[in-house]
Amino acid sequence: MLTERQLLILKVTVDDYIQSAQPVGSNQLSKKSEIPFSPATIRNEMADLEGLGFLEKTHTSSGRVPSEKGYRYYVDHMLTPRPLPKEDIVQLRSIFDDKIAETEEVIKRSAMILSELTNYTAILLGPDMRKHTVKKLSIVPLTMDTAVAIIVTDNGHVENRVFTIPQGLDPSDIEKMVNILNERLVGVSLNDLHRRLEQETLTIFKQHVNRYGELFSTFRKAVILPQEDNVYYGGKLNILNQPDFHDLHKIRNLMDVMEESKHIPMILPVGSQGLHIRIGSENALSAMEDCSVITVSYDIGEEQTGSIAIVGPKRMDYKRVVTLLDTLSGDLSKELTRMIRGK
Amino acid sequence: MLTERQLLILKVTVDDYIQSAQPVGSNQLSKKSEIPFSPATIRNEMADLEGLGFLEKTHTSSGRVPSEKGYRYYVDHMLTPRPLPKEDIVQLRSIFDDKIAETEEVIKRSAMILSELTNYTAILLGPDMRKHTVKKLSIVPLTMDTAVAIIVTDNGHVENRVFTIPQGLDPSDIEKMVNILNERLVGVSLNDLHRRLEQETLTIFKQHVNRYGELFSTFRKAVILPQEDNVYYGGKLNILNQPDFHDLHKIRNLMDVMEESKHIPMILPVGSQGLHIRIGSENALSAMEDCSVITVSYDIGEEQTGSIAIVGPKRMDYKRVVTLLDTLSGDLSKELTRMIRGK
DNA sequence: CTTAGCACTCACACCTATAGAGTGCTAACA
DNA sequence: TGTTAGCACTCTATAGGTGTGAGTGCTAAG
Repeated sequence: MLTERQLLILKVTVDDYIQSAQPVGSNQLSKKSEIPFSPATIRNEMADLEGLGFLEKTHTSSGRVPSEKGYRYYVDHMLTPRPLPKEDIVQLRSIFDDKIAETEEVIKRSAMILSELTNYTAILLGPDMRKHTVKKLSIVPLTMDTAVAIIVTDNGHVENRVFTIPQGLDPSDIEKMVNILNERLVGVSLNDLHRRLEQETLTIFKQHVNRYGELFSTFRKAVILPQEDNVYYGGKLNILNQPDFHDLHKIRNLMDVMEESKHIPMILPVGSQGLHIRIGSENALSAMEDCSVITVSYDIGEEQTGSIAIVGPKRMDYKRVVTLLDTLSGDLSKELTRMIRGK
Repeated sequence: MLTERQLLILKVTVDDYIQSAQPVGSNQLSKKSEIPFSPATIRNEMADLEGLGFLEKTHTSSGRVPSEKGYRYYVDHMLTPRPLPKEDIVQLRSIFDDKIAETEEVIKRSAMILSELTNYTAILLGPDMRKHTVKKLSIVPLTMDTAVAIIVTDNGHVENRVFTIPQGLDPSDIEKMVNILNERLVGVSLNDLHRRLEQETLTIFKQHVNRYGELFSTFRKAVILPQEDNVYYGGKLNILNQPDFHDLHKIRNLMDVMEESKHIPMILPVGSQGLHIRIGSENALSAMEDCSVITVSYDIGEEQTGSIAIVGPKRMDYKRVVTLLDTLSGDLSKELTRMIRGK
């Protein structure tokens, strides 16, 4: 178990390193007002902390740098959350200033503001589209052989897809089709849409619509949702500001990984609730082994959830980011819930 | 005027430097089969070319590097376009492989493929949305006080915006409004939509719709198009692969500039026809002074145009990129025109 | 006009020396 | 016994010095 003094020295070392990005020496620490010990004492303690694996040296005679274990201990035991400074609160609240009526828009803004406030990269995941239900379906003919299928969901999101219609189809058939679709499919979640489409409407089409086969099959293709990526980024380039990242190759890998949608589930664990911190090699992706990721979830109504991630160097300002995410998560949950409830 | 031999040496120097990114020395050149002169002769010629401003040295005893004037001369007089290699043509054509029915989708793919083929960054600008005409307007109520306004354009693009509806409005009023809007505004270009909305529908609303004022004004706000950015990128991170760029700060500036939509008109001159090459300081933006940009326009039907830009180092493979852009511009024009004509 | 030869220049890589920051250890002190 | 001053030591970072090699310009011979 760590002594009171070791705790203090560990904390101050981590704080100092987070702030300066420079290895922390015993002299430097002894000058701080909260540390009333001589450099020699500090050296002894730091040597112990190093022995315990909380600190490391970059070379034999350098100052100390927190190890991953050190950061882990720090975030587990030393994050006494302060209230957010006023100016931060003002900025966060500005997300909801203009009365934006779209979830998507609010999330986009959150990503931007969050990245500005932290100087790290923000990744926001919107609520799972597939849980939304169909509010209205329509088909608008464009040319002789193309039309656009439109699906409006209960949250105001509009999906649309152009598809080809079979040659020489009677326009009234399309109208019939739209009517049937709306009768049967309004209220169905996007997730079930595909299945229900076949179960509930195919037989009725057979009775009412000429040449239903071709029309039905091209329309069906159109409503296969292309796993619409509701991922929003803020401050993608902020990595380039961090002194911790200098290796162009690593930066490129990291940026690649973050943009690649298939990696998103590894960064933002969709199911998990609450706030999580992953430090360095705790991340699943090797490209992120020099990063820390803080994630938090938010709720919209009772059913839907989204999540937020901040990606920064291991030397991240954990305290600040945790407080910001806590606050934003709460705000987003409240405001977005209010929005879907219709005030 | 340059002699035959100077031309040859300039061309080979530029070609070599484009390929190797290393200053080109006289010995190196003399080894090439197309250069039958001794290093000494080449040195004399290179000294002359330097005097004329086509080549420069990085330091007194280094090999030569093309100056901007050198590149300019090269692209103006030495670009003898070869036909594209087969594998490139195959890749380019693959853009149109799956029968995609949406302009937007085709442009997105073009950006991706183009950046893969060149290893540079591709920026594609779609046709000006504002020229498109309204095919159908609709309003779908979501909650008690919100609804989503949907505008389908003739090219199958769907604009949508959530807006608030005044408390306690009769649903039939909304229906009336939609009918009036469609009667009056179908066929109007998005550009004129706002003006025509007031001119043609306001008076009719007054006669038919209760509390037209509030409804009208919130709806009007919703259809102010947020200058929807139809800019698509491919290979944003390719800059990081270029050995020419090592200064993190410059890279950051460059990437910033390219993403910022307000700078897009400076990179992609919207009006201009045909192919243009801007080398280094010929670019309007100082962040791009180390880049070359090649732009080309394409046409969709008789009215609409879009443009393509490739951003790379000054040491860009001009020949290849020009040929690629020429081909793609033609292909895009043809295919997209075919698409809007409806086969 | 071309080119071989040669002196010269400069970047780069490789040492060496030095300063400075930091350490661990020991012995004295409270 | 815990704390600290003192000191030798280690290692980085920086600056200066040297050698090598690629490249040059110039000159004179072919």
